[in-house]
Amino acid sequence: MTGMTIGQLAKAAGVNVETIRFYQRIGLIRAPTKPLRGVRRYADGDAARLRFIRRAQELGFALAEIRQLLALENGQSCGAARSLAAHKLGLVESKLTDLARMRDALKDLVARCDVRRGTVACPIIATLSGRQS
Amino acid sequence: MTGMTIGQLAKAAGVNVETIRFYQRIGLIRAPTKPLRGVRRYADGDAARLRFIRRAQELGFALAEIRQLLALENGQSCGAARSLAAHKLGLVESKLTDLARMRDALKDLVARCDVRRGTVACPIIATLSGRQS
DNA sequence: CTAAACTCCGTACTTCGGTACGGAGTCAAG
DNA sequence: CTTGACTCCGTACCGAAGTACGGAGTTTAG
Repeated sequence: MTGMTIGQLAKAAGVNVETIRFYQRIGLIRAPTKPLRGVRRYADGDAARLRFIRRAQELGFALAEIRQLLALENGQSCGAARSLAAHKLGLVESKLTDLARMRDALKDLVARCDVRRGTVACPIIATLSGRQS
Repeated sequence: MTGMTIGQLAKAAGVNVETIRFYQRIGLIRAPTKPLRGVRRYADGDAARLRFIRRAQELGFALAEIRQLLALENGQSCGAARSLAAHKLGLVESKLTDLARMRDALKDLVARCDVRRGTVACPIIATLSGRQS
């Protein structure tokens, strides 16, 4: 048989079988048409898509936003694609700024720990408590 | 009266009053002791803490992880602090890598849109579908 | 050919992160 | 000293993102 079964796909992508079925139900990924007698088969691209979804979730994107990001993958009309991409780009850049600040605070804390014994405090709140959203 | 009421704090931090009460219930933020006759009062630091929580959430941290990050704020024994910080630092750095890739893909898409009319596809999945977690 | 493992599908349940509500107490302006 | 807004607290409810389950069909190893 060509392609993976759903169980193999789940293993390849590091997710639960039920999760794949859930994503199919909400239309986040397509379900390959099932032969009248047999089971669905999946391609490597499907595993890549699932891995993308997991990583994007870890970056704080909700499934609804990930759905939009995935829409950029399939060719779109330039106008719509450009404005969506530009918007997401703004989000991503502000997350990058925040994460970089957090990284610096954590790095600094680790460095101070390496020098001094006893106790340390990390002014980590200060890195991310600015008034803008 | 010195300090804000819960409603003022909510406004200052850009969150719902109910959210503050929820965070208090789960011990994510402390509730100032209530005078037997009167209402609780909050300081500016509480608003900063709440803003930190919101931003950290947007970066994909769960409340349980944020609780740990906040623990670094209050001086801790160096050993515990160092190992927690080092661990979070690893997480943060891998998120930074992924986000930077995503930023590049989105930037590229926007640029291609500006040149070419018609339709475009963005190989965004490729940026984040590597096999490691 | 059969038994174990896997797929399919629907429905129900769970966890996380809140929101909503309602009654009683408190505070502040007129 | 009342009236309207706000606080307090408990309990109930909500949407998002899964997870569990169970019965019927399918596949595959022995």
